[in-house]
Amino acid sequence: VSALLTIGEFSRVTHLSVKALRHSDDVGLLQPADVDRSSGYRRYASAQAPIAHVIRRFRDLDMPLEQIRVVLDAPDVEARNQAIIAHLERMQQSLERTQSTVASLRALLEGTETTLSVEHRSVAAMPAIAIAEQVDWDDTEVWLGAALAELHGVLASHPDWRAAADAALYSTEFFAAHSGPVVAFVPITRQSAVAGRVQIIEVPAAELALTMHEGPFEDLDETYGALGTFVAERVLGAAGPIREHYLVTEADTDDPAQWRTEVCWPIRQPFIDGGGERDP
Amino acid sequence: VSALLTIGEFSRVTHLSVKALRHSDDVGLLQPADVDRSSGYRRYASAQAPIAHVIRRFRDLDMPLEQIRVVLDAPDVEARNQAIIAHLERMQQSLERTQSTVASLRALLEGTETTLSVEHRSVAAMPAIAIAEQVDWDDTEVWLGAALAELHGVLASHPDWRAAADAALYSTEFFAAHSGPVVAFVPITRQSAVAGRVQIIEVPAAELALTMHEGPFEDLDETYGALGTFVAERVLGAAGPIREHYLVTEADTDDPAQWRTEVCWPIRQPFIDGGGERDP
DNA sequence: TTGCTCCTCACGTCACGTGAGGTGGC
DNA sequence: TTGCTCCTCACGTCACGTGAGGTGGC
Repeated sequence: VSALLTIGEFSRVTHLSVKALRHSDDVGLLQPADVDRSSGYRRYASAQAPIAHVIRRFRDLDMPLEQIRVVLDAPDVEARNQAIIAHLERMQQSLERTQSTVASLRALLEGTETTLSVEHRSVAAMPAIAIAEQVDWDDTEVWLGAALAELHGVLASHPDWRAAADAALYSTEFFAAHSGPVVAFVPITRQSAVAGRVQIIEVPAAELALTMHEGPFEDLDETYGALGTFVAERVLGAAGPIREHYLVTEADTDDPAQWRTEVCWPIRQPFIDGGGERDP
Repeated sequence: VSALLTIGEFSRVTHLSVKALRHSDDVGLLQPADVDRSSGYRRYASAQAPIAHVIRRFRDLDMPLEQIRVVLDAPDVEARNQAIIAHLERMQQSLERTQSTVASLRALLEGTETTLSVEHRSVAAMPAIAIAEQVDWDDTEVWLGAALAELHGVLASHPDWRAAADAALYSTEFFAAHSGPVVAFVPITRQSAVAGRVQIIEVPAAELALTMHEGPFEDLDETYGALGTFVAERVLGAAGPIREHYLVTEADTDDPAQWRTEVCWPIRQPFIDGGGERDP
């Protein structure tokens, strides 16, 4: 015999606020067992309390209501557990990011001064196999990993067709709007059969100011800051995408401190190679 | 020689989006070195990049812009480090809550059936020293700890004046709106001198349905669910605040599984003591 | 019968994202 | 000169919280 409770009683039984309960009703996540036709009064069955307790815990974990609905509507225990595990994994990743951000922040505030060495490089146009897409900022690392893996698949049977390291072009729009065109590419020595997302492009010639980034991608902003400042102070800036060359990556070592990425800024004209001071 | 950059260039140098930079300008967190009178064009100094990098890391840690401003405006390194450490501690606590929420969620989904044993208790009015205030839901644990500590201070020199365990009254409004009157109190055997927030009250008489909650406060909703359902199914509900008696607390043991809290639901009339089935 | 509970709008929060519509600079 | 960049509104997002103004139930 499941009793009917007013919204106020149900809030005491579930520890959800009346406003939160009404909102869950509005979006269809947790609807009262009965609603009075004339007064609009909501009546909850006491048997609904366990569902509300589960909702409360997921909300404490910042799971969006929409996704809680997916979990609760899961057709079987397997699907439900899948959805829960997926959320817990995302939380775990966000936790790891948090920890490395804290480390990165500490380093930044301690302010070790580093010498920046910038090289000029004049690159000719080159053929490449490539995947070009609109990419959102927060998806970039995952997208790039998948795109490069797909390109590696094309070269799997002809490793000698590779002409240079993995690389990518990032449009100015991508930085300005945190969403925009990105091109992942691998330079090649000869034509190869391609299909699906993969296409053959010619990466345009460019004059580039280039420096080496040492460490995780998360800290790339500091290298961009140093290189961009170097270019701006010499009034060398030119239009065009920024290039990154992935020389040492996760595929080579698990220690992000060992990773090496060349960052290439488009410039108008050559300059005498040299060093500058990096800001603290 | 600090160069001036357009907002687009500055977004590449800082890895902050143009929209985010304009927002930081609007709220006064990071204002461009110069703004063109006629066109409104923002110009950032390259020397502002390191500040933007710090802002980006704090935002990655979900620090509110207002608090980032406090950190950046800190008059000295001491004050700045204080603010940073305070934020990291809050993050640490939120992390611990997350982990216990995950454990609690697992237990809930595994659904161990428990027998609920409910006792009837008729309590007479009793004098108590008390602190009564409007309390927000998320502040409750901290507020209660501080309030009870203050009450303990009053009894410090006369421990024999205590008549029963620490307790609190929670108004229905507190549950409905997640903010409302809460009374922390300690029953006493004789009058004592009080000052400040502490007052002497008479806790009213009541008929109560009572059960023991075993474990951390976070899981109180399940005990509330079982007890509230028990009361509702027997149509015993009465108006009035809910009482909690803190029998075994953090002061006694560090293991939250050992904590014991009596939860007391106001009812209209006595009933025969007995047990009910707790929902899975 | 009184006052407490419940109802539905309408608007605010926070840190931006998403257009619309228009101008400026190389 | 063209098109890319920049500008300012105005509105949307998400999960509610905060009133306002009014009705229902014990």
